[in-house]
Order: sequence, then C-alpha cells, then structure tokens
Amino acid sequence: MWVYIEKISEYVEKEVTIKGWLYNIRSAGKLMFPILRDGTGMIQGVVSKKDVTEKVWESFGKLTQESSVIVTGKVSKHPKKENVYELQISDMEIVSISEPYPITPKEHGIDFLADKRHLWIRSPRQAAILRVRNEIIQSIREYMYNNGFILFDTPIFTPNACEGTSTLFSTDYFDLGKAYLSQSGQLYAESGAMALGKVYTLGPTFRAENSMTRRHITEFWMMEPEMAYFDLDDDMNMIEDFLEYVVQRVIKNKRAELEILERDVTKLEKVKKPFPRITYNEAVEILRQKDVPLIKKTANGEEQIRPFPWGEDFGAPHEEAIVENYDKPVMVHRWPAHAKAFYMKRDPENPDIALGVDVLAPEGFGEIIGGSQREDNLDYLLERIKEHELPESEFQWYLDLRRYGSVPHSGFGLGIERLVSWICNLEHIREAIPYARRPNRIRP
RNA sequence: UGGAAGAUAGCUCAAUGGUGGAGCAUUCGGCUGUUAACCGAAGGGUUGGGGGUUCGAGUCCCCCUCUUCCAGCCA
Repeated sequence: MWVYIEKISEYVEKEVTIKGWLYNIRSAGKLMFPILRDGTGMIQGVVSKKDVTEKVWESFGKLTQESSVIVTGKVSKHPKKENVYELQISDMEIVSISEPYPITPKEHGIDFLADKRHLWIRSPRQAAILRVRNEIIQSIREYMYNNGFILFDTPIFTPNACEGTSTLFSTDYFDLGKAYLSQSGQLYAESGAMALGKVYTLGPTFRAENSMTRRHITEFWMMEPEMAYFDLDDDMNMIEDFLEYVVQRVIKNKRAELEILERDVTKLEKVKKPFPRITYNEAVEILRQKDVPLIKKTANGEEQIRPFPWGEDFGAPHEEAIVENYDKPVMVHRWPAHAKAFYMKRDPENPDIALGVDVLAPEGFGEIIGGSQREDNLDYLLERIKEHELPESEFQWYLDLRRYGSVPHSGFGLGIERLVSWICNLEHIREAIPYARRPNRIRP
C-alpha cells in the first residue's frame, strides 16, 4: 500500500510502499542505509543483503543522490531513537537514476543555491519553510473567513501609482498606453469595504525599488484587510487578534518544521494579546533616552544628529532600539503626517499627526505591517492629492467613495514573506517564497 | 544609488611573487547499525574577463563584469 512518510507512524509492523527520492545513502558491508524523502518527510531505510534479492541489492548500489525510487518494506521502530521509524526494505524499483546532484550534503554559498533554487527547495530546511508558509497563509484565510471578511481580489494591472511614492514596474497595455503592476490593492479594497463591509486582498505586489537588503524582494505577497466603520483603535485591535491567531496556530500545527528550522518557539509563544502600543512621540522619547542619533548622509560622509529630531522617519537602528524593550510585536501609532501617504486620516486633535500604525516584529525583524485609518472627508482628501501632486483625474473613482456615503474606515497591509521570515527566524527574505525576485535576480 | 568584502576543481575553501592543494560530490574497491558514516584508489583546473609591472603573477597595479553584506526606500 502506498503511504506518505508523514503518516508512517500509523503503519508500524505493516508493509508499505513509499514513492519518493533518495536523499542520501550510507553503506556498511552487507547493510545499506538509504534515506528516503517523499515531500512529506524523510525516513531511513535498512537494506540487508541477506533479506533482498541480488537484483535489488545491486540496484541500491547504483543509486545516486536524488534518484527517484519506489520502495517497499516493513515499518519498524528505530532501535536507538524514540518516535523514529525505519523501513526494513524488501523491494525497490528505480524510477530514474539521477545525474550527479549539485547540492551535496555539505555547505554551499548563497549565490550557488539561488541559481539552483529549483533543486534547493528539496532540501529539508527549505521544504520546512514552504510548509510553514502554507500554514501561515491557510491560517490567514481561515481567520479572515471566520471573522466575516470577504476575499476581494484586486487588479494587478493598474493605470497609475497608488501611493505615488514607490517606483512601479510598467508594461505596454494595448491602445491605452502604460499599465503598472500593482504595488498595493488598498484603494480598490476600500471600495470593497464600502460594498461588503469587511474585505481583504491577498496576492502578489510589485515594487521596482532597487533595494538590496535581507528584508526586500521586488515581487512579494501582501494581505490587505479593509474595514468599514473601523477607526485606528479598531484597526489595532484587529491586528493583535489576527497576529496572535496566526502565530499560535502555526506553532501548534507546524512544530516539527519549526524544529528543523531551529526556531526558538518559546519566543513565539509569547505573542499573545495585548501588544504594546506606543505613539510616535513616545518612540522618539525612547530614542532620546537611549541616545540613538539620526544619521544623515552629507557630501563628506555622515552626520549624527542628537537628540533625535521630531518628524523624522525611523531607520533600522531606531526600530531596533524601540523593539528591544519588548518580546511582542510593537505597534507604533500616530506618525508625523508629512512622512506618510496621502490617504491617511489626520488626527482630529493634531493636524500634523496621521492616524497610521506600523507593527514592528520582535527579535529585530522590523516592520511587518503598515496600516492606518483612511481620510474619509472629500475636501481633505482632495487637498492631500493636490499636495502630493497626484493626477486628480485618475482618482475620481476613489473620490466617489467619499461622495457616496463616506464612512470612517481603516485597514492595513501585511507582508507575507516578512511574516514568514519572522516566524521561521530566517536570515534573509529570499528563503520565504519559492522563487524570490530581487533587483539582480529573475532566474530561475 | 552609496559604503565594505569577495570571485581558484561540480561544491566549500587553502596556496610567503617561484612545480595550483584538501574535504565533499563522481567512478572503482573494503566494511552487518550507519547518522554531513568511515578506510583505500582514480579522474577532475584557460585561478571571472582584459591590460600592465616582473626573469617569473592565483598572488602586485589599473579597467570591466558579477556576487555577498550593510545603509536608504518600504510590506
């Protein structure tokens, strides 16, 4: 009977067939120990010369790493290890002998592995990450469904920049001129919230920024909820509830994978409501107390400005300094308005402040969520569009949302790969997606 | 886009300006409980590209290409 390795413990002392690949093989005279993988896990086989035919024995001798095989044998407990199973092999059929496999069970450089990404994903660590990614996305969809959110898929081809800031990828679009690849589905999601109450988008997003860091890819997946009648506090309440659900479900269902990744799960177990909420002003106070300066590039090098001036955006060292006090995600809210996007609503108590929130993951993973309450007043929004020198004509449909039954509403954007990086404790975001797209890499 | 480091066998890395090596992978042989198994043998190289200094350059100098890390932008 064909079974998958992840279910192997249900078949102890039974004869089963596994269809998979040879991960590695060791031999000791009349014994061989092939390690098999089938996509769901790995198991060590035991081949004894006296228990198999001459043909099967010789076939095992021919196997190279990643050769595909169909193996039959009896499942047994490992003689030395608890909760580990082996396959006492009685028969084997070669499906295909692999050519010398480039990814040997030794160390490799990152550029080589990236070139061989189509094979790299077979390795236990990469496969574990992709299983966790699947669990994360499944948890997100489940949370959203269970909480009354409607999946609202937004277009990838768009006629203009959403926020007017990032550089966009462009392509020809028939007789209509240029089309741009979406850098956010938010504006469309806002229209969805006015139609359906609570909606979310989950899909690929594109940024043509030449960002060569461990936290950036040019094509990434973003989840963007948008909720009618939610103010900033409602938004933050949802963020905490949502993040707790996803993290706790992943550590419950994907413990084996997190172990392969050597993830310290106790740190994730602490991700429970409530999360610390600090205003931008309070964050600036922390930076001043810790004497973290603003570093400005000048013609002849760098200049350190202290105390940290109000109104400046935070860089990596500032996020680090703010987050290190906490072992949960930190929500920094109420930002200087001039540094933020045009659609953010101003604080009624202070027009210099925008009702935005950034969520900084613990352990130095930085921003994983950016959100805000949206400007729902037609006149203010028109003013912002003019200030940001955006083409008003392109935003008429968006402005309609304020003309016809405008309501307070809020939402946020979550970077899926950044969430995966944090939960899996990855050194680099390129491992958080099957095929990472970066400014200098589009293959394979 | 700026700063730093780097490019030598299929892979990971050594090599004082003086005959380019090792481990893994591959091929062959040995071993009845191996855990990146081990032991023995073999094959495998235009030292990223171009120019220069030198009796002699993987090594020193210049240019180019590519990669990695850090910073900015952000999710």
